[in-house]
Amino acid sequence: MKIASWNVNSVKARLPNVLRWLEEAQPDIACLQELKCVDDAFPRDDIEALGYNVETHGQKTYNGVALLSKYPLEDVSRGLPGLEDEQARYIEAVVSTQGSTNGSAVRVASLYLPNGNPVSQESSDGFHEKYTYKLNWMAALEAHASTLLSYEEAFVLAGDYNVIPAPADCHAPDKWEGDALFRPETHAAYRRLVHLGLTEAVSTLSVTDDTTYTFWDYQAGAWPKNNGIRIDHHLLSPLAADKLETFGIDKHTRDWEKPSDHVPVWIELRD
DNA sequence: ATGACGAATCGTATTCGA
Repeated sequence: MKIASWNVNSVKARLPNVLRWLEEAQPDIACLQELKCVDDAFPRDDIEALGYNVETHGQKTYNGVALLSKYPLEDVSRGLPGLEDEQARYIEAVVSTQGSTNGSAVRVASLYLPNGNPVSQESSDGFHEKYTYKLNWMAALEAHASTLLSYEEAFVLAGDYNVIPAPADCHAPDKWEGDALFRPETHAAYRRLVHLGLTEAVSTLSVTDDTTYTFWDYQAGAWPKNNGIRIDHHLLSPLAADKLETFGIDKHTRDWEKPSDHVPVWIELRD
C-alpha cells in the first residue's frame, strides 16, 4: 500500500505534472494539497481515467485538499472536527482494501496545515492572527489525533504540515529563527502531536538531512542551490507504523517543466 | 554579476505562499 502526499500548488496549473506523476509513481492513495480550486473545477475526469476514486474539499484561490485512491473511499469527512474553519485544509476517509484473504482498512487524511506567517504584529504584544490560527489549528489536529488513537485503528495523517521539525531539516537554520515554520511554539505543538504516540515515517526510517527536503522556494535559485526544507510529513498510528516499510521522495519532479515548489513524498505499508 | 518566483484574480496591480 503506497500512500503519497503532494502539495501541488494549484491542481489546474499542475495537471500535466500530476497526471504524469500518477502514471509513473502509481500510488494506491494520493493526498493532494493546495488545489486552489472549488470542487466543481477539480479535474476529476482526467484523474478518474487513471483508475482513481476522487474526494475533494476545494476552495477558490487558496487551500483545497483531495484524496485519490485506487480503492473505495468511505466515511469521508471534511474539515477538522472541533474547529470552525473557513479554509479547506483537511479531508479524511477510510480506505478498505477488501479482496485477497484478510481485507484491511486504513484511515487516511490529507491535510494542509496553515503557514502561520507573519508571527508578530506591530503595536501589540500578542501574536498576529495568522500565527494564532496556526497554533489553534495544530491544537485541533492534536485533539482529533487523540480521538482517532482511541479507536486503535491504522491511520495515516499525511500532508503539508508547514513545520520544519529540526535544524537538520533546513539548509540554513539560522535564517528560520523566529519563522512560523520553525519557532519554539510550533516545535512544541508538533511534538505534542507526535508524542501522543504517532510515528513520523521519514525520520523513523532514515537520518534526515539535505537529501530529505521536500520543498524548495521558487525564488533565488533555491532548487539548484539545494536550499530546501522538509515540511511534508506522514504521521502514523501504531498499527500503521507496525506496517511501515519504506519511504521515498520524488525529487525529480522538481526538475519538470512548471514544477510545484513541493515534491511528492510517499510511504509503503505492508499488506 | 550569487541567479527575473509563481498562481490566482475582476487584474495591466495585488495578495499570498514558505
